[in-house]
Amino acid sequence: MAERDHAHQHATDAWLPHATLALRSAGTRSGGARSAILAELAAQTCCASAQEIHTRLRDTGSTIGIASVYRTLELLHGMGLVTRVDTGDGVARFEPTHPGGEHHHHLVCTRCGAVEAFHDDALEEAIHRVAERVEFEVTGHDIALRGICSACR
Amino acid sequence: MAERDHAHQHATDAWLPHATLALRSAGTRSGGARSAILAELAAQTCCASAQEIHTRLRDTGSTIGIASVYRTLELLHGMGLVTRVDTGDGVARFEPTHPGGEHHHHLVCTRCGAVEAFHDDALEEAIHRVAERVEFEVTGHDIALRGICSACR
DNA sequence: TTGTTTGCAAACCTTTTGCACGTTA
DNA sequence: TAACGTGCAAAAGGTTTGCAAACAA
Repeated sequence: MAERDHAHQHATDAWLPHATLALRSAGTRSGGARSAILAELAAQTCCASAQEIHTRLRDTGSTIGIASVYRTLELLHGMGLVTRVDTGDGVARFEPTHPGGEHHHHLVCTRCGAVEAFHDDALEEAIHRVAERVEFEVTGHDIALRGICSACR
Repeated sequence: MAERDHAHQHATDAWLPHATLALRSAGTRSGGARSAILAELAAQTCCASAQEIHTRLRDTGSTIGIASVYRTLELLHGMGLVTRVDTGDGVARFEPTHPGGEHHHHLVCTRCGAVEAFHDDALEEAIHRVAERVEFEVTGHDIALRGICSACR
């Protein structure tokens, strides 16, 4: 599911400038830590935890603090620029929210914790119908399928 | 009482004896704390956190420890007797897994944190189709719709 | 009796916050 | 220069674990 259609690839590439512009419009300043975190997020294919992002940045020689990672993720989440994903292990993971509205959901391996992405139009349609009939004003949704990944079987 | 309501009520009522039997079959012993937690879970209409269950039990005069709540939930979760629900606030919530396979999903208010349940057959069908086409051996799924509840609007 | 369960307290881990310093516009 | 951003360290939750006493079978 890594290589999808061209449109998806394009949207992936578009996230970094999109997020950068949104932050600038919101009147925030661009420091070194935040830029590095944004770049790291843009490079992800799926979700990552704050600790994972921090470790990856440290491994490349950065002296970035973990607090900056959390603060940046909180800022981005508040602006809807990243999506929070709960895989059931008590750790929050985040991934870029693509501007076109296209998104994916997750397959979580209950044995090894691996996370894989999938997309399904029929599922989105079903969700859309539910959203229309409930009392809530629905703004988003999260779906996780749990099971055993092919490597663990 | 309508037939449909009766059937649903029956499944709800069936959880406590079902879980009790499953635990006995697994060779566990039944202490006072665990029984109380089971009863509390059986009485829930939707999901509750360990802390909420603990507080409720303490409020009725019990001297139960929070560790027993966590240990019981872990045990039940490992046996598939409770389902873990992540509402996005970093707190794990649990609810009884009904033996018949019937289950619901959640509407989470992003403003006040309220959680409401819903069920949708078309959605289940869409999930089922996805489960058949992916590489994972899917054993379960979680769906959360986020939005603003009627009280917050 | 014998191994399980329990309550307490301490430990753990993720996440948040206070603060002084550095940096951006 | 005036805010804002950042790193560090401490604090704040939620959750897990060590342990000795209580308990079920």
